[in-house]
Amino acid sequence: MTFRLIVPDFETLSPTELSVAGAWRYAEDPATEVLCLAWTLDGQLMSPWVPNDMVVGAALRALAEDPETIWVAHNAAFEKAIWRNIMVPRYGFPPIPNSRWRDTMASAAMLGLPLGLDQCAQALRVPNQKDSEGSALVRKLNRQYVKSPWDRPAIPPETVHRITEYCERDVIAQTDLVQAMPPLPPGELNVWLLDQRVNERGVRLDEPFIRACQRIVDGAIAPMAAEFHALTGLNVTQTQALLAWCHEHGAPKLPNLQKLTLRRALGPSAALIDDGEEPEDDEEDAVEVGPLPPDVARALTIRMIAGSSSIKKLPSMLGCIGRDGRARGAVQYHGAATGRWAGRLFQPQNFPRPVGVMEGVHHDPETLVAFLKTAEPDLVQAVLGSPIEVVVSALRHAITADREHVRRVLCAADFAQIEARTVLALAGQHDKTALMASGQSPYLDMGATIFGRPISKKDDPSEYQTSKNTVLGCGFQMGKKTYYDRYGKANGQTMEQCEEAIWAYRRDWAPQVPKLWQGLEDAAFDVAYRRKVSAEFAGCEYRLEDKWMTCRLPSGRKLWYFSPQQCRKAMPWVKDDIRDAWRFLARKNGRVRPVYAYGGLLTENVVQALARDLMAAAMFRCEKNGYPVVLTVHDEIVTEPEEAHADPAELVQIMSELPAWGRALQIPVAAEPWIGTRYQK
DNA sequence: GTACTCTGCGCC
DNA sequence: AAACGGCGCAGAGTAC
Repeated sequence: MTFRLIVPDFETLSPTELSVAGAWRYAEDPATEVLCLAWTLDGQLMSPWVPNDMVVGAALRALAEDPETIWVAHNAAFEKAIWRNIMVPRYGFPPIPNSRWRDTMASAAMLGLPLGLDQCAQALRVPNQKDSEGSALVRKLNRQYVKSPWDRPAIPPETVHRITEYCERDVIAQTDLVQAMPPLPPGELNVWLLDQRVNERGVRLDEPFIRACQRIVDGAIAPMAAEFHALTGLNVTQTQALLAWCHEHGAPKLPNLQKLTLRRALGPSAALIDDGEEPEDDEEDAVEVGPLPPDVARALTIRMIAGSSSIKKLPSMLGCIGRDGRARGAVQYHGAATGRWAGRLFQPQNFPRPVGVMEGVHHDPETLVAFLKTAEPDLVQAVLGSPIEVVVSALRHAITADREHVRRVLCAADFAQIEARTVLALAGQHDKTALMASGQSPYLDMGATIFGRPISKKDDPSEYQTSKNTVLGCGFQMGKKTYYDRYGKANGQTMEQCEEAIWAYRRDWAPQVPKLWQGLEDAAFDVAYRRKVSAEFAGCEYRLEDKWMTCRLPSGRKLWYFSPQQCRKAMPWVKDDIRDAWRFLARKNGRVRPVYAYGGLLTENVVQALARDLMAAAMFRCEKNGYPVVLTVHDEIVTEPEEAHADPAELVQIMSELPAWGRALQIPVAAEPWIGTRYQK
């Protein structure tokens, strides 16, 4: 059986902004047009298709119908959306099932490479002359279209010709990429297909509610922004300028304008968000600030509220809602190097938790939403408090279940302390995993170790908090300085006490865990530095493969470290301790940057990756058992089952079932569910 | 204008 | 003797 490989690449024109709308809504827009489709077949550049070209169209139709032709694109979701929404209904092409699509962006994601076509090609040294003139031409046409969508002038034939050339160059680069990267192995291909199903299903957003929130925010922000401008002459977002202004107006020098710095500077009178953590000061110790001049205090208070960046989710959500009320393409397969999904469009993975004025106020989401849909800012202020903070706290309720077509609900569950449990299991710290499996609190146990006496959650709240921080934070080689900065300072602990907590974890509570750090560090070093063929520890096997070092996990999946290199590195704890080490190139904000490997980092990678594999396995089971997945948030799965047979206990059952490798590792999983008509925390 | 970096902030 | 991990996005500021 011989499979054929077609690589298609569209050039399109639309008044819709792709980065805002996402591929689906972009393709749904009746004003979006296909200018041309360039393609290669088994590596050969073919004649491009332009709309209504019957000859090339017939060839494409045959390939679309052929069950043995595989379609490959870079970010296939785009090509798929154009095909489904334009090529099929407008030009009569047959649909192409998901099973016949592949995605080089998915391969790039798995391999730790940049996701952008050009940066990815560059990292792999695939020759790819960028046609910046061609892309500028397409951008220009689109700008003109945005300006006058009702009266788009005809495109001159020579321009179409030039764009087709550009499109051909792109498709050749994409074809080269197909050959430069290994394809997804079968297990990951299935995860990607699952990802495509989830992204095409989309998540329902409550547009009237989002618009109501936007009205409240606009109403509340306008007077604040005006007052702020009258006071300072600035916009609330001008960070450096505001810092300077504060100093000029008699305030002590503030290190930054982070929320917690402001909270501390403003003192307890500022009735604002308090999450119990102290700000980090890069300057030695915190500047003790006395009472601020009233103008400065007022300006900073406004900045704190009006600067809530999460309200930007409102326009982001509105921008990508499709015709049926659902947003598609909100998660990216393998967006993180460890395989976790990353958020896209309105970034559904970082909705604020209810805080501040709403903290401890347990509203039924539907009641709160119904109220906000009709209320003016003044009424919100009178009933619940600061309108902005109320909206921020209710933002996640914009995600809803479909009640119109089939009555559905949202049913979700998250894995309890999944990473803390996985690191203990992988390290073979079986007394502690047994403790967790039996339902006892590891924090009380850790507390007894640190403090040398039994503690209780109720009577020793600060000791309890310390042990919780230790259990959750110390699995990946966190040091005393970081521990102090992050937890100790806020709890009034001295550096010595922090050091004791850390050593209580490493020496007494989970002594197997430092052995895991060391074991993974040594194994990876043997391969990446000493060029040993392979080395294994705790079921994780490192190996050199082409331009990568891979780590085969107990789940069978591999992590890919791109371009591992020998180097020398100063240890962080003392200046003149310089050792042989290795580094690799990692994707950071779409670029590649060197990252220096050490045991704690490798441990974290492996553990986060295994937690993701537990998630993916659970997602497959959800899909199979009538709980369609609409969102994944690292340790949480949100599903949208039919109300008639949605049962949170059943979802817990589904999530708690382990794949064979998870049972072998004895990972003690537990899941905590909720059910309702709206996303909640 | 466009691309890039930095700061700040939300989440797990 | 022992290491702050993983993301996306908005806006400001800077360089070309």
